[in-house]
Amino acid sequence: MAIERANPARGDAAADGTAPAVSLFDDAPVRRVRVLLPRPLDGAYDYLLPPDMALEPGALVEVPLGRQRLPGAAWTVEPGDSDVPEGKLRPVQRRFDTPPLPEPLRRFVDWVAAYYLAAPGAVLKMCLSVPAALDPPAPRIGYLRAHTDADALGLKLTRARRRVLEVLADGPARTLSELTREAGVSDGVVRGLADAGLLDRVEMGFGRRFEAPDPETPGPTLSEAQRMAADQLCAKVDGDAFSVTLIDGVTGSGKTEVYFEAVIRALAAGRQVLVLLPEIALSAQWLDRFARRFGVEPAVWHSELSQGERRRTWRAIAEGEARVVVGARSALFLPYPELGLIVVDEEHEQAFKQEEGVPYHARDMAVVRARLGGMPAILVSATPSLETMENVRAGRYDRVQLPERHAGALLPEILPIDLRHDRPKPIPGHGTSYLAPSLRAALQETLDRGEQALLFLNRRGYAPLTLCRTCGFRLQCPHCTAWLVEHRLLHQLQCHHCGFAQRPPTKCPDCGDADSFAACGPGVERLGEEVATLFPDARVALMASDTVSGPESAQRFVESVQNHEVDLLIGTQIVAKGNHFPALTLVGVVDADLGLSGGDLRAGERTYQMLHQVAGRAGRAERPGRVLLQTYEPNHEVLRALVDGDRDRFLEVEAEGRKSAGMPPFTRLAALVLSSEDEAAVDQTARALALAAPDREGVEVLGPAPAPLAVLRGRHRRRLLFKTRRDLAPQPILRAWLSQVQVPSKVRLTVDVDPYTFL
DNA sequence: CAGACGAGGAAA
DNA sequence: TTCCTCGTCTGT
Repeated sequence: MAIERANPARGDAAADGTAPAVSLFDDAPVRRVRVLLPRPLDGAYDYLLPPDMALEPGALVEVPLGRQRLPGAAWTVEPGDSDVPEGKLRPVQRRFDTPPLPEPLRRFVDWVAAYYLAAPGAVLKMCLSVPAALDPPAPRIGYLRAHTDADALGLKLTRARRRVLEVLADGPARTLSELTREAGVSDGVVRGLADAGLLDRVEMGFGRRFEAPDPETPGPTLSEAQRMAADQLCAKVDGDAFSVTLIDGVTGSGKTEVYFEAVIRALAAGRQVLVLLPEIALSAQWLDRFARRFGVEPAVWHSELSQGERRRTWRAIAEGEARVVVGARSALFLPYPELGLIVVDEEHEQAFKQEEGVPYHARDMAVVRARLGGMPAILVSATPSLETMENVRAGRYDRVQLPERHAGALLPEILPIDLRHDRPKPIPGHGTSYLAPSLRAALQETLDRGEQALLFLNRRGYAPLTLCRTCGFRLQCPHCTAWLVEHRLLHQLQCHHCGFAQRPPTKCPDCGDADSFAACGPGVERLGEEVATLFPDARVALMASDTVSGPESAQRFVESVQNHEVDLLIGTQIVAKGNHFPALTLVGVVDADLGLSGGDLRAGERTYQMLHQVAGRAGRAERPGRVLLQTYEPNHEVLRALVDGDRDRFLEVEAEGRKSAGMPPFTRLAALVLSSEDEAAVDQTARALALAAPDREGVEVLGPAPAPLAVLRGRHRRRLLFKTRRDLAPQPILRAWLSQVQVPSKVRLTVDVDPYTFL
């Protein structure tokens, strides 16, 4: 068959690029199609379009690559000039029946790739994350009672078989899993019955549909401020053009209700809506709220979906059946055919920054996606990022403000505890304490009144550092530049960067002394120990990412606090996210300075946002809350701003600092990280890069320097920081620079445009 | 000298 | 990314 000849990899005559003797299509000109593949290749690849196949841009097809078959998207149907010799081309295998990728999504893929210096195929991979969804789902098989009975077939029925028949005696067909669950039998029993002819197999359609919310659903009564904000957003939706609006309102001011109105408006106009949330905020509480407002559940998209759920959801979105999608950052790359509104809730959250693969910022890319699709974007936060505030100030984004806490709830009172004067005193028979006397007293009062308290410490485990008292040796990760963190409950030492874990040694690996280890500093577990000594009667719960696994257990945790089965909650930042604890009236922040030190550009901003959010846990019902911040630096801008409740002054000071330091959002950054197991090779490549660094007005290159985590997972890391003026596009400069340096294959170079983490 | 293993490169 | 080839190493 002629098509075989098209495969040069098999070593036929066309392989060397000399003209093939015959054209594959004798009397038709060869039709080429460019197909973008979900692989980090340089660009789209050319394929032959079979004469009987028609493709429009974005059509999803299956093509051969090497010996694999891959899905891909037709990127340009009529390529101008391509220098790939005709003999090299292989034909498109088939076209999927899925709708083509919408044009704005295709432009988005190219845009994201260009902005982050990534291969377009690597970005396409995020769109085609569920290849299985391209084929229609297999119809589900259901089981029905057949019109024969056991006697007629001369069969004897076991108890299990009889139970199955009883379950099916009335009502609809059941799937295998429903039937085995209801009858309490194994699947073998059901299959046996069907094979014996007592059950009929029938096709059951495609499972649960995604119901469209009814735009007429009556909403809650909004306050005047909420009404005005909602009207402004609805006007943007009606305008059907690109815009960005920040909803700026304190915790509890009803921001969600306000953007729900815009969601309704977009739905009524026949558009799809995407709501992006930081993964951790995709909680049962948010979904409940949505369900209460709209009467149906939204389509959800996050990393914990099962393969089947992803497949169903991807397809429902592509076919326009799912009207509202709420998802984590990756939901931005789904193929919405009729997208008309994007909401980014908690826009300041760092969780929107993707660090692996193509490192992108979902909030920024949401704005780009909205622009390419000509639709409004809504950013939502109580503590907007400096970037967003700068865009508001410059007039690029609009802002609506919701100053009041809804329904008269009071803002908590925030007070510093100056640890230099109000020192924690060792507890007799226990040892070191991390709670100042005034915080202890406040806890005691709160517990005495039968109310709940939260102790916040953003440090997992028992102690962040373990050292030998005899020789001073510190236990370090063998693969990273990081201390091992003791997790006493798990009887482990863990590296929080690579996941390395070991049993705590009994002797010092350096000096050999036995039982010489001392735990330094507090983690939540250690705090739990102290609290158990101080308040033996209190019911204490520890909430950290290693004591809660997955959304259900988080939900159980939240419920046990809400049902007042817990008096004192100790938690890391996992407690801060969107949970509502009505009886919680005291929040103690054990180390408000944590995170302020270190050279991170956004340390102050992040600490402010996190502490603000933790503070928002207190006194959300009718009881006023109190927040106590333990600190050695009560005069630090961040803490003063929290105590005074003066967010805007904080933002001003922070912006001023960034401006004078020449840092974003007033300049643009890109971080280049080189890593390799071979330290000499990284150093050499890093030097070569530095030597070729662009030398021009408005551009600055810092480094190379060992990255703050100089060794991670056994790889040595060097970092260069690239900085340009705001009005220069960094990408062409970066591309020109990088093209001059040969990076050996054992050295990996990652480019992070607009980096957030400086590790 | 077969099989294992890692580096480097091509895939249309 | 994946998978193939090729060179080098290892053990028989």
